[in-house]
Amino acid sequence: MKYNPAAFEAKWQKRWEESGIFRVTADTEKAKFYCLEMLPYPSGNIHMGHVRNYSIGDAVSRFKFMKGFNVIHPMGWDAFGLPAENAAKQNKRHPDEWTYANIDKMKGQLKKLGFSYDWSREIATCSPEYYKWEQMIFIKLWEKGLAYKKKSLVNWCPDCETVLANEQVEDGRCWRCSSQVKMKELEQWFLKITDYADELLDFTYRLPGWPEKVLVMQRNWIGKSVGAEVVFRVASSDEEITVFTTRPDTLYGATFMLLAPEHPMAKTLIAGTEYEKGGLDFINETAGQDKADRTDDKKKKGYFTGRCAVNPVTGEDMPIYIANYVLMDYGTGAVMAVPAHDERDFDFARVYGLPVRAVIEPEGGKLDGASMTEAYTGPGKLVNSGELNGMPYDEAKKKIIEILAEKGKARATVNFRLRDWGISRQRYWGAPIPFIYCEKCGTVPVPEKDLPVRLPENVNFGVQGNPLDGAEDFINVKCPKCGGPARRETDTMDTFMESSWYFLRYCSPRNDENIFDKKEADYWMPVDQYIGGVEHAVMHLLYARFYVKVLRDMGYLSFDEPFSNLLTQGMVCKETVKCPNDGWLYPEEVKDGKCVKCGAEAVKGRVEKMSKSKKNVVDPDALNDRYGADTIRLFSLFAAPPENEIEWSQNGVEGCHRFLGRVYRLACQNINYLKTEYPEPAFEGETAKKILRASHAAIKKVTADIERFQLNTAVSAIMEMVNTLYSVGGALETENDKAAFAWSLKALFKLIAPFTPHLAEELWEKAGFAPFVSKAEWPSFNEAYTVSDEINIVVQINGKVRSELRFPRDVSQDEAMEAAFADEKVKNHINGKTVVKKIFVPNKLISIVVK
RNA sequence: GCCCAAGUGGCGGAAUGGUAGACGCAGCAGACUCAAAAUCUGCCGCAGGCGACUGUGUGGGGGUUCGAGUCCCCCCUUGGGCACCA
Repeated sequence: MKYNPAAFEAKWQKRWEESGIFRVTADTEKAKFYCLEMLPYPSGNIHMGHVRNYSIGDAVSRFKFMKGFNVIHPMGWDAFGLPAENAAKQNKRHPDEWTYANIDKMKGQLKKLGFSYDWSREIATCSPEYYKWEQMIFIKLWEKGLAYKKKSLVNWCPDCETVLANEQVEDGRCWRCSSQVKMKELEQWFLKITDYADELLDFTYRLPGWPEKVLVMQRNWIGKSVGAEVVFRVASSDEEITVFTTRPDTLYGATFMLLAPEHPMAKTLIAGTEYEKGGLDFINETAGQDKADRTDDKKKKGYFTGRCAVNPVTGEDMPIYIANYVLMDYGTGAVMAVPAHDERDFDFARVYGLPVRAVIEPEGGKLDGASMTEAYTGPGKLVNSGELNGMPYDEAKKKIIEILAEKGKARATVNFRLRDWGISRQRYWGAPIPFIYCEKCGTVPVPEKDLPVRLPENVNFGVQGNPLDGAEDFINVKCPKCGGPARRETDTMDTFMESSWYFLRYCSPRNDENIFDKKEADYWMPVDQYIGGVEHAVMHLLYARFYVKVLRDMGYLSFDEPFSNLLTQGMVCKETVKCPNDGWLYPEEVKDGKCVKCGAEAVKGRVEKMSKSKKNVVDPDALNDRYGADTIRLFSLFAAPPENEIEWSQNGVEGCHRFLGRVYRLACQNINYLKTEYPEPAFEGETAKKILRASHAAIKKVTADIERFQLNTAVSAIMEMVNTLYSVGGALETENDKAAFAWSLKALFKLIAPFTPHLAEELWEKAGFAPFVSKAEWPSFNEAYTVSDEINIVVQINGKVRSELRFPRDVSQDEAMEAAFADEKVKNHINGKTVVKKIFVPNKLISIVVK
């Protein structure tokens, strides 16, 4: 009777697969539920983060399935990307071969965990049948003007030899390899995500099923600022400079102007003057720096151009400076500086001795530009502002735009921090961008009948940069328009392109007529529950939302947002150990607290996300061999709420294993009760009542807890139920007791099915029930059984618990009060004092206030 | 600097404004055993007391309330995000 999962887990995995119970088809008669976990990159091995992610998804999916939903639960592979190409360069293995071998291996690992995927819907994003549709959509985007090419300064990673999106630059370093990112000018393909900035932002207020922190991150990323563009004339010239400002109300306080070093006017203004040489030096020094260096330097630096702009309301001259902290890619690259009311401008003014004039005064305060020690950025009324004096600042914002707009010198406008999405990658292992360059016809899309543009197989990977650049057979083509000689685009697409729509492809993964079947997508989409790591809060989730909106506007889809509910699961962490000489250590490299290599004292590091480089990983496969799939799954659900970090605990895993052994023994010891036909148990007799109360309460709590993703407390509710069944197990006297026990055991098998499905199936079979428990109906509970006949009422005196009394349920206020005041302990605490107030909470407590 | 979370036993964590610490881990004791492992049962915030019990306790300080881990204000700490964004 020993719990030995190795004896049956594989059996159930095979039976689920052979019976095809998790294969689904659209059925408009049935309510659907789309449960999706973020698709993995086929690195070669699953890690504990995957296990946790998919265990959460599987519990939800199996629960909904038992609840009667038509559940779609697909899995696939985000198969393009850099590691495959690096493997090709290092090990002379083709990326294709490397990738599919990894997929094979990882698929085997996932299957050994018993997840309820519909494998018939599996996709790999690197297959031509998949990326064909991406290419088709890309051409449509180009036709609609949403995909375009431009020469631009791009973030360039010298090690990966590729362009990075802003989102892929972390602290000025490549998100993949951590090399210092440089700026480089290149012709690149972009998607106009900025056209959708407003809508993407608006909908962050219409996604109640998303965690607030993710929505906030997206809002920050989009970064909408409402303000105005104001045109300034350059003194003694016809030139004009337009600035963007969010504070047009402070225009009277604008005492100088700043230009980004890259601003075209910067060079124009100094051309042929004594400021030219110094100015050019300054521009080269600053503009050449990559963003990281420039933003590292907190010191504001500027260079006077020798020229002035004219303040359109005061008519005063404003010296124009080139400033390092002004960025060309935000706003217009030119700033009207209001030192009195902007911290950065204030610092700059103090360094260069420029005038500070306060134009907004807070209520009850007076500001003096000459003596201010910091900028005032709060609300207030206008001063030193001519006709606008005394006006509240928010009103003045509109008024000043109106006044200048009449003269054509200003307009209200909005600016976004969000940039267009650069999708060109100088890489082999990605979806080819389906365009051809012809000298006569220019940029020509590949005709739809010629799609997909397949990656050529025979290329030389032993080169620096993009292997496709050397693939002459691939590059040299005839122009589809004129038939003349032409060259193929060799850039491939950012891999975020594939993950922006894979959830749509799952709806009809083998469709060869179109990107997906609209009917199928209309039935299955949107995703009801999306689960994945919070590290995708901005990039992936924003791109996918954008993509869906674009497809909607092309008529492919009839909804706005892809993911109704989002759960961001926490990381799986473990303690690290470091040696002062040899760096991170594996646990087996430490003996008696010392490093086995050099004998130095090993230092316990912080608890950090499991990673190979920090040598604190735990291999799911090894755990599976030792404890079985159910134990790993249970631990990753029970150790903490899904959003929290899990700190790895070997003892915790063993505790879970022990619990499953307990369930196994409980079932085996009492299996005969299940093989007997009992009538429906009656809620009578002390033992039967105790059993039924425990099981119905557990059903109630587990059901509610899964719905609200409190999987850890759902598991503990099952543990409580098991504890109760153990406590009465030996004392079943009446037939009704036995009936109640049998009923409860059967319910228990169902309750554990979403969490530990193998064990549930095994016990279900042992009891002689028809397969599968996975398909069985989720148990329901009787509310009346979940409450007890007798209750404790707590007596508080002046807010402190002083006594506890036992009553029949629903005891009346009068009766309870009488008993309370007769209670010895209560009497002692009231003793001689006056009762001021009495409060009665039915079935809970009595609160007495005395003086 | 700005924005968002979160601070509860030795640990992971529970608690619709109503008995703080469910469940698990670790620990302690007992049963079974020649013995050990496994298993089962019990105890387990801190301080004082043989004890019934008393005091105290959810980062700190105020407040609302008969009653606050939970609501409000201020502060501290930690984690996450953004950062010369005009």
